[in-house]
Order: sequence, then C-alpha cells, then structure tokens
Amino acid sequence: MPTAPDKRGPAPTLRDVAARADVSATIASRVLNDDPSVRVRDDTRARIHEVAQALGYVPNGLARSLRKSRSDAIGLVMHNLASPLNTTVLEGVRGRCADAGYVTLVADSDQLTVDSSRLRTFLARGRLDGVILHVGYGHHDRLIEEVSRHLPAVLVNADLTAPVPAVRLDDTAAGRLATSHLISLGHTDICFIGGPEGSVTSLGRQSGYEAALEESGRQPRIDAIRAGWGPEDGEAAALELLRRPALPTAIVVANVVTASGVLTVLRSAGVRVPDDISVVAIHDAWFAKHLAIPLTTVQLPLFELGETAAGLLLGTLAGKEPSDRVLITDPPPHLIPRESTAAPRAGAR
Amino acid sequence: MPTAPDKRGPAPTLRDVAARADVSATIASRVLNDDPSVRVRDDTRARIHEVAQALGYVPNGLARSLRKSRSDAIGLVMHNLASPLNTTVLEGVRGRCADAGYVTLVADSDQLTVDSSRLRTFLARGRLDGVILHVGYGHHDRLIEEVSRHLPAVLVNADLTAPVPAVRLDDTAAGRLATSHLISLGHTDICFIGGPEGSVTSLGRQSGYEAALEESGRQPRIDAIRAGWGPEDGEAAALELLRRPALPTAIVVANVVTASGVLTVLRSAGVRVPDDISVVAIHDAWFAKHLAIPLTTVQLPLFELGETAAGLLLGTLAGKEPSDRVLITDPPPHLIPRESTAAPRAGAR
DNA sequence: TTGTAGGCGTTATCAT
DNA sequence: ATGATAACGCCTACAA
Repeated sequence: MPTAPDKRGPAPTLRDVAARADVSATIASRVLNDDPSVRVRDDTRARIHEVAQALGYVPNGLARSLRKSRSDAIGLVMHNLASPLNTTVLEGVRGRCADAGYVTLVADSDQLTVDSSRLRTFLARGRLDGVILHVGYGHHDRLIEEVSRHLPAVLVNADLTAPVPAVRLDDTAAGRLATSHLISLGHTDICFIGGPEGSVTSLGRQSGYEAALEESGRQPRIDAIRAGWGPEDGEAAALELLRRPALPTAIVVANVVTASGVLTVLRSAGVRVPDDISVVAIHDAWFAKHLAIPLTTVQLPLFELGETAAGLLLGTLAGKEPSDRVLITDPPPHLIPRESTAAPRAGAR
Repeated sequence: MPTAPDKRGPAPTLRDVAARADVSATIASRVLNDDPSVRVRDDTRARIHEVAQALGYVPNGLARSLRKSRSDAIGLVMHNLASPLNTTVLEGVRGRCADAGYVTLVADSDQLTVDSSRLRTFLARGRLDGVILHVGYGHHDRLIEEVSRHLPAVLVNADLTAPVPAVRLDDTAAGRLATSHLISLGHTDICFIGGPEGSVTSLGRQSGYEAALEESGRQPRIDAIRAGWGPEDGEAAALELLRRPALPTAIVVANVVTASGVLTVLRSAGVRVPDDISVVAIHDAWFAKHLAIPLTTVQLPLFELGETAAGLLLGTLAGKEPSDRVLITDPPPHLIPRESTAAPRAGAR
C-alpha cells in the first residue's frame, strides 16, 4: 500500500520532491518524465522516484498544460445522450482519446446553444485542445462556427457543409441494404419512414432506399414518410400509415429507436409483423431483439464512428493535415435478420 | 457578428487587451470579471470591454485555475454508460454541474481500474475539483480509495460502506412497491429476479420484496433468483424458471433491462404475459412500453440521483459539511402500470 | 551530471 | 482610480 499523503495540508509539488531528494527541480522533473536526454546516476534517479512515491506526488496538470500550452483534453459536444446510439459514439470517442492519453469533457449541445455563457465556460481557452461536435439535425450552424473559430473541431454526422472536417456513416449503403433485403424477400410495395425534416442522415438513407428500388427494375413506387428520431415519432408515423386505405407490405425505418414505436403501434392495431407487414430498421442496438417483435436491423459501425472522429481530431492536433470529409465504409453495413421480416403473404399485392 | 480573431496567430491575452486599452492588466482583469470593489471611470470600463470584444479575447481557463487553485471541473467516473439508466444519472450530474458553472469530465470505471496510468491522467492534480463515482457493483474499493485520497468524492449507488459520502435510491421502497402491486392483484406465488451476487442495490430491492410479502400475512414463500443487470442475464434467469416443474404466477425483476430479456424468453417459450404470469420491473425507461409486452415498472428518480450527487459534491467544494449518506426518497418510487401485470388466472394456485 | 532563470496567463496584495 | 509585483507549479533553454 502506498503511503497516503492524507488530504491535510497542501499537495506536494515538484519542488518539495526535489528538495527532499536533494536535487534541483529541473532534475526531478526530467527524471520523473523519463526525459531520455538526461543522464543521472542510478541512485539519484532511484532516490527521486522514491521520494515522489513517499510524498504521494502527483504532477499538477494545470501548470503543466499552461506551460506546454496543451491540455491533453478534448471536448465532446453531444446531442441527445439519452439515445443508446449516441452513447455508443461517445464510447468510441472516449476510448480512442483515453488510448492517446486524452481525457474527454462532455457537454450537451442544446444547453450550449441556449446559454452562451456556458459555451464560454466550456471553451475556456487552454482547457481544451480540440472539440468533437455531434449535434444532431438541429440548426447549430452558429454553435459550430463559434466553436471551430476557437479550436480545432471535427463534426460527426453533421447536417451541413461547414468548412470543418466531418465524419459520416454510409447512410446510403445502409438504406440500400435494408431495402434490397426486403426486395429479395419479394416485396415491391415498400414504405420508407424517415427522420426529421432536413436531416441529411435521413436523406442519405432515403436515397439508398430509392436507389435499391430503382435498381430492382420493376416500376418502383417511392413512398416516404417524414417522422423523427424518437419512439413517439415512430408511433405517429405508424398511425399515419394505418389511416391509409391499404398498407404497404413492408417498411424501412430510418432508425431503430423510431422503429420501436412503429412496432408497438402495429401490435396494438392488430397488424401482425411479419405476416401482414415486414419491418426493417437502420442501426442495431441491444434492445432490438426485445421489441414487440424481434426486429431485423442494419448494423452500422457507431463505435468506429466515434473512434474515427477522435482519431481525426487527434491527428490534426498532432499536426497532420486532415482530410476534410470521411465516409466510414469499413466495416460495411451489416444485416441482422430477426423475426420482423419475411416474404409477403401470397395474397398480397 | 463579433469580429473573428481568426485562428492565425496566438490568442490575445489579458495583457494584450490591457495594452490596447491603455490600462494595466490588473484593471483589465478586474473590470472584465465585474469585480465590484473596483471603481473605474465609465469610459475606461467601456474601452476595456470594447478592446476585449474587438480582439476576441477569451480568458485562459488554465491560468485562471492555476492561480485560484480551482478548476471548476468535476470528474464523473461511470460504470456501463451503455445503459440508458446510467445515462440518465449522467445527465443529472452534468445538468447540475453546468448550472453551477462546472464542466464535467467523464471516464469509464473499468478502464480506470485496469490501467493505473489512466487513473493518474484523469486525476492529474488541479484539473478536477472533485469526483463523482458511479462504479457499479464490481470490486472497485481500491479505485474509490485511491480517488478519494486525492479529491473530494461522492459515491452513487455504491455497494460498499466506504468513508465517503454516498447517495442512494430507495431500493427497498421500490422492491416493496413492485411486490405489493402484485399482491394487491391477488398474487401469492411471486418470484424475485435479482442483480448480480453481492450487489447491495439488488439486496435492497430484494429486502423490499420480502418485506412486502411478509406484511401480506399469508405464509409467504420467498423465492429469489440471482441474475445480473444485462438483458442476457434476464434471459438466463427466465430459462432457469422455465426448467421448473411449475411457474410462479408473478415475477419482480430488479431491473428493467434485465426484464427485457425475461419477457423475450417467456414469449418464445409461449408463456403468455400477463395471462400465464405477471411481470413487473424496477426502473422505468423509454423502451419499457415497446418490449415484448408493454412492461409495468416502478419508476425511480435517476435524474434526481445524479443531481443530488452533484449537489452534494458542489456543496462540499463550497465548504459545507456533507451529510455522509443520503437516501433519495423524493420523489418516491412510482408505479407505472402497463400490460404486463394482471390478476392471476382463476385456476392458478 | 546538475542547476539557474524565465515565463506560460491570471489574479491578489499592496502601494500610489 | 489605477498600477507594480509576486505567485500559482511546471518545463526547458542555457549555463556551469
């Protein structure tokens, strides 16, 4: 057990260590930081480490950062942390940063937008070396502009073409995969339930859906409903569908969370999945198999998305010239078949 | 639009502002910080603000923190961020801290435990004013000891009695509420599916379950299964139940995530909920209504848990003497009835 | 092989 | 009403 310095009294500084070890602060600093260009006698080195240990010396990160003008900290501005999808991205970011010796500060994009003093607190110069922005589909242009003016920044799944490096998932490929899965089961009457108005993520998935339909040849019918990313948006969209004279035989939902609501509404309406209608959603998550009916999904590399964004930022900080637009194609979208998709009923159109 | 300082060249410092405004750094500092004890001519004050604005001056948080020896940052060491339950706690913490002008650094407890150099990076003296530890049921005594030796700390739902302030939910009340709901529906043969071995959270909920049974009078049968907090633990527990010669008429599951797995397995086994068996779980979450069957839950104030923990820590930092053990009883556990609970079948025991 | 001195940007104390 | 100075703790030329 290391000797506890006990929380009484001020924490020992480098000079305390140096004094006790009978060397100058310079030597102590260089030895403790494993500076290879310093040559000290082995016993001196040992003594310094010993004293540091005994005193429970912990270097002051603030002073170090001030001196080196880098904080080894990055900021993550995140939209909707309640979504497990976003949490996965966060984990990817945090993991990669930790590997590189960086710590991660988390902020909520909505709060930062509402209260500009919070933004300033967060951006307080020196505290952050860079920022990753995952701000959703809202109108955060202003926030992005403000942040990227102060610090190196990377955008994740951003909906706008800002002059800032950005990382995206391959939404088109995902939409195409989901749709062609249905087509290969024999479906032709397929509806797309998308995200909110103006979301390029949703638009990308929709264009994949359309592409797959067109490639299938047979006079496809494009049928897209705008919804949102929440479960209640899925409920609303499903309700809208139910008001129609006839249901399509299959649905592609742009998001697994939205799909949760779709399935629940279909169930309470007595519509059987997949007998009456097939459903496939984009993004996999732990709960997909536990929904009203185990949901067939297209898995996208969310964790890698976070890692890539972090890697890009860290690279920039290390002086590399960043590619300003990255599309994550590896691993590619991956279909996870469960029970919500099947061939259309014999009688169905 | 504020004049952009452009990212070229070093950021302006307080001295730059002072020089341009033709005052000393002292005055500039005090004016910009609204020090009430400084009396300057209005035009001087205006000039300083103007220059700061024009230069795009942003104070350096590092230097300020170093000088004041406080960073206005707290650390959150979190276990299993993948769980939406934990995310809610995080949001509570982050929200309360942001209100108080603090930023939040997030770390993963497992990583911190595995790699001691990461712990040191995270704790780097000066960077954090305090730490909130939400480390789950694992054996993190060592981590907790280490952290709390360096910094003021608050524990959340911790499983051990450490000499550190701690905040807990009222697990006993939750377990009791869930169970008495079933009892009032007429159930007597009720099984409890708990969390992992040694979790005091689970133990607390179980003791509430037992208390409710005992209070019901009629020769209760205690029947508890140890499981875990993940959906797959719920699946395993349900499978175990299905191997029995006879099923109980109702189940209390200690966690809504675990319950997801329970419901899914019951469904694939053809056991109807709530006709054949009722299920109630502790903790509410957005997905509860979207599961194999909409799940009756007992809602606990997770967000408030985070807020309270943060409040306690911030209070300590402000010099208040902390109460060293807080049980959150307000709002009290709240039953949210859905479709997974009903009276036992007439024929049932 | 080791030490000295200066400065990172701020703010608090004391002086004018 | 304003300014000079020192100090927070560390790192790193440069000097010895």
